[in-house]
Amino acid sequence: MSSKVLPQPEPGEIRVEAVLQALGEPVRLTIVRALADAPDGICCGELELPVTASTRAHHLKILRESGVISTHTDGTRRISLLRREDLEKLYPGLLTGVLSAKQ
Amino acid sequence: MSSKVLPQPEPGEIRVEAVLQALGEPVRLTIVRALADAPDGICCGELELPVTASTRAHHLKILRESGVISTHTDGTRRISLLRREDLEKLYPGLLTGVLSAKQ
DNA sequence: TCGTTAGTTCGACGGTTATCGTACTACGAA
DNA sequence: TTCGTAGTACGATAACCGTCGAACTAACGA
Repeated sequence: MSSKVLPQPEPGEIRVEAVLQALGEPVRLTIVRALADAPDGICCGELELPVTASTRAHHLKILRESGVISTHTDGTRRISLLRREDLEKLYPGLLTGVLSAKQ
Repeated sequence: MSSKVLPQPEPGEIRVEAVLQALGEPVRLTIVRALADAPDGICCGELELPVTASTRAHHLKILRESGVISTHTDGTRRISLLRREDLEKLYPGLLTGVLSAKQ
């Protein structure tokens, strides 16, 4: 069995501009909202998104490299998680505020 | 004397994607941070920003039209204010979280 | 009225980014 | 080992965005 965590920034490396920019894109915000409802993470391939698989991979990379999500492998699949604690510690209230927006 | 409020979205018209996108740009975040320290608003022409006046006007327009700031005239000057209450009501914690980021 | 000051608007330019299709890699199952 | 599935990487394209200078507007003061 091989489960690897894909490269992601340490909390100290996370920049608020990058987080806001990552969250400010509609497709990515949709992904984040879905992850917020999945405490154990989800396989993002299962999400229904109005884009192709390659575009979805692109958005997931942006989210991961900005520090918003964490992704680890599970066989051929990738499980993604919201980095709630890290973000809450860095920017208390930010994520809650974003998620409280009526869609 | 003529003091007009420049056109801005009603609270119900504010979209969280637009707010996040507005906040995710370094120059605009600098402006927002400055406004956060000025409860009575400031004349943004006085801010030291690494851009020309026309670019500054562009960023202020983005911030205003996304619902982040409110601007009213005062003679030839424009006074801008953070829309703290509106944003706090719509997205509780968001602004606080953003502003708590160490620069 | 004339100039000065604060700010906006417009058009252009260049860099960034969202999107796609295709090719590729990695893992698991038959 | 071979095939199918999940996902990534790459290159191209089109749209978007930040930036600037120049021209314009509006208000105040001399």
